[in-house]
Order: sequence, then C-alpha cells, then structure tokens
Amino acid sequence: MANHDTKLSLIFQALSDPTRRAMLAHLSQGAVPVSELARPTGLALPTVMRHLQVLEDAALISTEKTGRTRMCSARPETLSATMDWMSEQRAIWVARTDRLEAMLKTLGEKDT
Amino acid sequence: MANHDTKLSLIFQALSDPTRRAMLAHLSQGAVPVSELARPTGLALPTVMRHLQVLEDAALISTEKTGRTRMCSARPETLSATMDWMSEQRAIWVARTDRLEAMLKTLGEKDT
DNA sequence: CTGTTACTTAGCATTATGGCTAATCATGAC
DNA sequence: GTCATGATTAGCCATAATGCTAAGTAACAG
Repeated sequence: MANHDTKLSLIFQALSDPTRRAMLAHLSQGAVPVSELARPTGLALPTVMRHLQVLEDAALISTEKTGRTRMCSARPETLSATMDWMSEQRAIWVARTDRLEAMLKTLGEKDT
Repeated sequence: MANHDTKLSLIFQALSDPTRRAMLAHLSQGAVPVSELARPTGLALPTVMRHLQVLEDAALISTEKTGRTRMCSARPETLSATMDWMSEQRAIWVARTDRLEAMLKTLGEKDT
C-alpha cells in the first residue's frame, strides 16, 4: 500500500480539477457508463478517460467493465478519509487559536 | 469575489503538494517567518516563496510583512469551507447508497 | 461476417508546476 | 555609510497535466 501522504496528494490532485469534480457530482446519481459521464462535459472521450484514470488512481471512484460498457461509481469512503485529515489539521489550528485567545483574554482581564 | 468553483480548485491544488501540506502542518504551531518555514523543507527560498504564494492565493494562509520579515499564519476557516463541500458530496453519495441498501433489504425480505 | 457502438491506445501541442541560481531590494546592526 | 540578513524578482530547465485527433480493439446487432 502506498504511503498515506502519497494517497492524499493523489486525492487532492484529483479534486483540484472542476471537470473531475463535476464528474464526481454526476456520479452521486449512481453508477454511470463512461459515455454518459462524458456527454455533459463536452470533452473528447479519450480526455474523459484520463480524468477517470486520475479519479480511480485516487480511489475516488471504482469502475467495472461488463461487455463493452464500463460503469463508474463513487467511493465515499475516500472522501471520508480525506475529511479526517482536514478535520485533524483544522482542529490543531483552532485549538491553538483558542489557547491564544484565552491567553489574550486573561491578559486583558489582568489589565483591567 | 472569484467563482466558488475556482476557489475550490485553488484550494485542492494547493493541498495536493506534500511540501505545502507540511508547511501548513508547521503553521499549526502558530505564525512563523518565511525562512523558518523554509528550513525544514530543504528547498531554496524562492521555491518556498512560490509555495507560499499558492497557499495564499488559495486563502489557506495569510501573511504580513513587518520590517524585513514576513510572518505566515494558517486560515482554518478555508479548510472548514472545503470540508463543507466534501461533506455535502459525501452526504449525497451515502444517502443514495443507503437508499439502495434499504431497497435491496426490502426486496430481500419480500423474498423470504 | 459486416457494421456499429463503446471504449482504448498512441502520439502530439500547449500550458502549468516545481525545482534551481543569480541578481535585486529593503531593513536593521555597526 | 557599510554590511549582513531576509525576502523578492527574473529567468532557466525538466516534468507533468490537459486538451486534441487518429487509429485500434472488442462486443453486440443484423
């Protein structure tokens, strides 16, 4: 299994493109074949394929081919894992800010 | 104010680099001058400056110059906003999955 | 078996990203 | 003033990302 840091990079990289975010949003409606996913983007199929590859490498979607159509579906658990990271970061920042504010408040009271 | 979608792109793009994530983590310890932020990365100063620019454009940090040193600090509210987007996406996906599971379960019970 | 459909692969052009060095600017210390 | 320090700007290089077209494969339809 790849490094956690590497995985985060892949996920954020994948999410950084508006086209890919739109495709993810589209997938919230359920599993969808490649060509239907491509249609609203107005992009050429090979281009869409590469976006899908990026999303799949990041584990944000999974795909399965049956016959000649490939179905794509979202993987919410990856988003959850990413939110965990963000949530952790934010918590540390906020905790610090709170401590700082408390300190300033204490100093202020002493001053009164 | 820029488009919401554009902002998300900037944020995710900024978060997609491990060096920048490390710098953000470093900033959880509080405001830090550019050179101290640069030291642990082992990168040249101009390189670090560009990372900072990316982070600032994404509103993930704010910086202020006093004298000849520039202090950098984290902006947790931007992370929060980003989590909101993710949380929304995930909620839709999960809701759908739940519905699907409920449906399958119902079908299963009928079958019994 | 022939044609159509749905992807897939290969290759190319353009732009963005991430790194560097060298040179410049601005402030603070002597 | 002169010099050191911290940051900044300019410019270069290598690689990766995003788009395309054209050609190839694979399954289904008749």
